[in-house]
Amino acid sequence: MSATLPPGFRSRLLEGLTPPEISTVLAAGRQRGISPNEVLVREGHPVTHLFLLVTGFAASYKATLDGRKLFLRWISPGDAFGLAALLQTEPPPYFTTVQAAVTRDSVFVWERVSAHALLSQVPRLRENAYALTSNYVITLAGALAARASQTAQQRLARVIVESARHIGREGPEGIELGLTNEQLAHMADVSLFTVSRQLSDWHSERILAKSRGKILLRAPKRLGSQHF
Amino acid sequence: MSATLPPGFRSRLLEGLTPPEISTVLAAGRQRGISPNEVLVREGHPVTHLFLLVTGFAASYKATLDGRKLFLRWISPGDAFGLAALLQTEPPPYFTTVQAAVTRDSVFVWERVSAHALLSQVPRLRENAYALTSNYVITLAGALAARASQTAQQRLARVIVESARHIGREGPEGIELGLTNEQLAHMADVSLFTVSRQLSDWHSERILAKSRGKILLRAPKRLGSQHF
DNA sequence: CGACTGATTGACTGCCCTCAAATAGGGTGG
DNA sequence: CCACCCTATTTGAGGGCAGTCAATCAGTCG
Repeated sequence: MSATLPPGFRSRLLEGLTPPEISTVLAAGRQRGISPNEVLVREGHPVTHLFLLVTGFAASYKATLDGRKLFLRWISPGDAFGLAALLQTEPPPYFTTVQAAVTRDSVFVWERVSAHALLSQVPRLRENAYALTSNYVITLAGALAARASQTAQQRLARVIVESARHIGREGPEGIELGLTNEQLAHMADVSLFTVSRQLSDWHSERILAKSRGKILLRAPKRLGSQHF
Repeated sequence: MSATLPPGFRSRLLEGLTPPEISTVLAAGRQRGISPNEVLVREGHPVTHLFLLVTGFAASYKATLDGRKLFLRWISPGDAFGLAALLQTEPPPYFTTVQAAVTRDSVFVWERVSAHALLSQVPRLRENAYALTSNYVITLAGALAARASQTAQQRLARVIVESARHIGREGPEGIELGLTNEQLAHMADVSLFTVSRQLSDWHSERILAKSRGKILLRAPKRLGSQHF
């Protein structure tokens, strides 16, 4: 009765592993559900687990010096986090907080020691983790550059497009997003009022429609062209 | 006639390696000088080499969407860059540009294949590279958070303090920094005029003294307390 | 039909950028 | 030693983006 993953499940962490290797990896961890809004890892706490999101969505945040929370990225099924658990020596603490979205998610979890023990049995795992981390560096550097040159409006556009990719549901009229203005404000690091005003503008340009806590993206293309 | 490193040389990339291991690693690469202002790696170009700065200083930049260059970090002796060369699969291109400072520097260089071949002979190297990359992620995330909450003044203060740590020379009156306003402006991502005005303020508060292309940091402590 | 939370709108403010113009070092050649 | 030039720096005026504050409106749920 080994743990299994959903059919069609793809993860860059497990990429290139043979079926027996995957079994070994899965056997070393356990799968568990997540309650809505559960905080999976908390910034500053010691790294105790490696996670792999199986279903649902989660968001990664970091606290700013002045106490706000800064959205870093969406975590989708197949994404791993807490990769520092794979480090040999005592790793630095988690540097972000990861919180599940409202949906009912599930994750695969490994204890730090178990995870680390896997590396010698499944060498490819280390390679994948390294590649993922490298990629993350690139993403963050890009975000930094973007932030340095983008206006509030452009950041907001980017956040909406990104979110559509990750948590959007295809609908008859366009892509539906279940996000409040406040959430968007946090994600784009923009004030609540700027979000409202900007969405109004886009609304009147027929790029999107909005209702309480929901956004219907009609013309993602036209939004995408805004962040340059 | 094996290559050697300066006495007292410390590098987080080579940390924990036995002397024979270090010899192996050094034998696989070669040391070379750098002409002032030489560009060592260029953003967007394919990753062909792994570098380890031996002496001197270099700076890492990234291009922003609107064509400016965004300072990311100082590279000091012992720091490695181009770590993506250690990845097994075809790595993504360099994501920053690294340019030497005006001083006459030297670096150790490994071809990508040679570097990668070292990993199986010296396993600790992979661990170190992973740790360094993880650390870089943390630094970048911190920079992102800092950027989201800091004023131009605070960013400038931070840049000066950081630079003092890396490229400052101890003098009788304080720490000397060979940086022009323009360089500071780039590094803090602030306008030239803001730099000038802010430095004037700090000058009159006796925190620092400035002359053409040079800054004398009298009270680093008081500057450091600015970035909160 | 309240009550509460989310969204809107307008007025005002402030940080920091842009632009223009003046000033000051510091080196060079005569 | 001095005149000159080139570059670094300074200073002021003006403006714009986006944030804060206050008050109102709208949607949903009990």
